[in-house]
Amino acid sequence: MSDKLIQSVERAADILELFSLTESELSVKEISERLGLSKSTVHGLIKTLEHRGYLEQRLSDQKYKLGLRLFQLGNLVGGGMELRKVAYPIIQELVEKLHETVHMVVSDKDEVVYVEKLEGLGSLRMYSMVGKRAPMYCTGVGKAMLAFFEESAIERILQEVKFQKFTPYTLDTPDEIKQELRKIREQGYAIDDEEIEIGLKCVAAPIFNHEGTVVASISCAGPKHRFSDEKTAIVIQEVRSAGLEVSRKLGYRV
Amino acid sequence: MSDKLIQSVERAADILELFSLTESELSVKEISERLGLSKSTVHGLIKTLEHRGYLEQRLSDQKYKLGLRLFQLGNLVGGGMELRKVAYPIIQELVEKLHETVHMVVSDKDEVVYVEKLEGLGSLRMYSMVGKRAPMYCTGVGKAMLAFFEESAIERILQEVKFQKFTPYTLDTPDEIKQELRKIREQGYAIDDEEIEIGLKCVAAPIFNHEGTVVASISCAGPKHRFSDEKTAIVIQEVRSAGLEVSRKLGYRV
DNA sequence: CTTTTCGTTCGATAATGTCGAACGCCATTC
DNA sequence: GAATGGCGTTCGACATTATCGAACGAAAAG
Repeated sequence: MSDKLIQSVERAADILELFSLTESELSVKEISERLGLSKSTVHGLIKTLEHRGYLEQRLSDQKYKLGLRLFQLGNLVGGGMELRKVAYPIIQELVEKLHETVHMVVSDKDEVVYVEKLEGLGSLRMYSMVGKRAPMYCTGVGKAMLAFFEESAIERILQEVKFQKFTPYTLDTPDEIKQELRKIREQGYAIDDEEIEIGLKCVAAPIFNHEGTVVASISCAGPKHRFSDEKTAIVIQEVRSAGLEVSRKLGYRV
Repeated sequence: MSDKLIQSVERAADILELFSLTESELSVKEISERLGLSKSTVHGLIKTLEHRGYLEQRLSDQKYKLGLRLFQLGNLVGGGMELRKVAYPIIQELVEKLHETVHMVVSDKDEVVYVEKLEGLGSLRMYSMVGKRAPMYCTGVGKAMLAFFEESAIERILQEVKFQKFTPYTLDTPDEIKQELRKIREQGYAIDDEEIEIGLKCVAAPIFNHEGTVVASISCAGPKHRFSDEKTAIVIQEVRSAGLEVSRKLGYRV
């Protein structure tokens, strides 16, 4: 059937997506329990993924982890991104100027995915990591993209997303967020002031392609106590400038 | 059956592995022809992979490319590698000292996979790229690992590998290669002198773990004309030293 | 305007993937 | 040391799925 997906491929994807940074090794039993599948089913799927290099088994305790084939394919994705090639020197400059961590993200459904991260000196440990996802409605980088989506896409995303209050400052109602997005469109940048994480402040700007479509955003983030009003003004200017520079290199014309 | 793999999962993997840096977009028809599968079969597999984020379809011409989910999982693999965390500052030092490109690889069956690459100033464009695979028998990094494998593993790999002469200097018979591996074990480093690519020279050293098992290798590579006898001696010393430093940080004791 | 090509859908059916039972090995407990 | 328990692995029956050829529709090509 045309609307039907292939069950075994979905199950294989389920298995791969069980792994995370905090849970990098899993046994057959654990996978079977988490997915509600019988051990022999899981065993067949795992042996196939292992055979193709997507999983690796440690012989000492027979636990599985993600394999090098994913590393290879993941790097193909990253290495093929024109955006990253174009943006990287601009990101390096920004880090040198501002001495904070710079991120770049792209959107994927109702989330953003970090595609670049360069840490400045004195960086603190942060939630973000290249490859990781984050919500769109309450991160600087996410809001900087969302604000410039088409109205219909914004409506759909705000309907589908499951709002979660990460801190007391997290905006989590569609009306609040829409108001915020209007403001971002007016001023040309977004700010995450302790919405995703207490103590963390982030300034972000959208990146457009040659068609004027927002395809990414760039940000500068750091501990809130380092962001005086004066420094924040400088960061806003530099981040907006960087966003425009990357956009221009992608063919964007104001 | 226990030795049976799951066909649909293998076919999905086949599709993902059709993509490369030079061929980053494919149509349903192309995939169908390359794999010898009917278009409706390919369509079902592709729609499943797309739905899960492993493939993305460009709407303008309906071609497919690898999706962000692979980027995410690939970064999970890379981000979880203790080896990379431990080695990175040492690699940076090496680049600063030698002003050439430094690589690090791990092994995967009868090949090596580049897990780190840091380019020095004045680097030339090279075959290598993080995530990419290379043969073990005729690269510096590959030989630096192979030489320190167990005898049975060396035998097996030299039997299974399909030898290919990349340049007139490529060693491509088991006897020649074994002789070379003996020499590498004696001197503690490997050299690729235009075996994989004309004009390219590379010096590599093994990296051992706490059990004394070779788990990676590190190398310095550059255009052959920059490698005078004097400079080569310096590079050998620095690369061996770096290999040992990474090994020690992994718990290796001579 | 006609023809060709390709992506997509549909449904029959051959083939597969699923899973419960059983086994073997190893660790744990007594 | 023996018994028990847990988990990974194997096997085979069978219910269900994945496969693919035919057909369709849209867009491109001639």
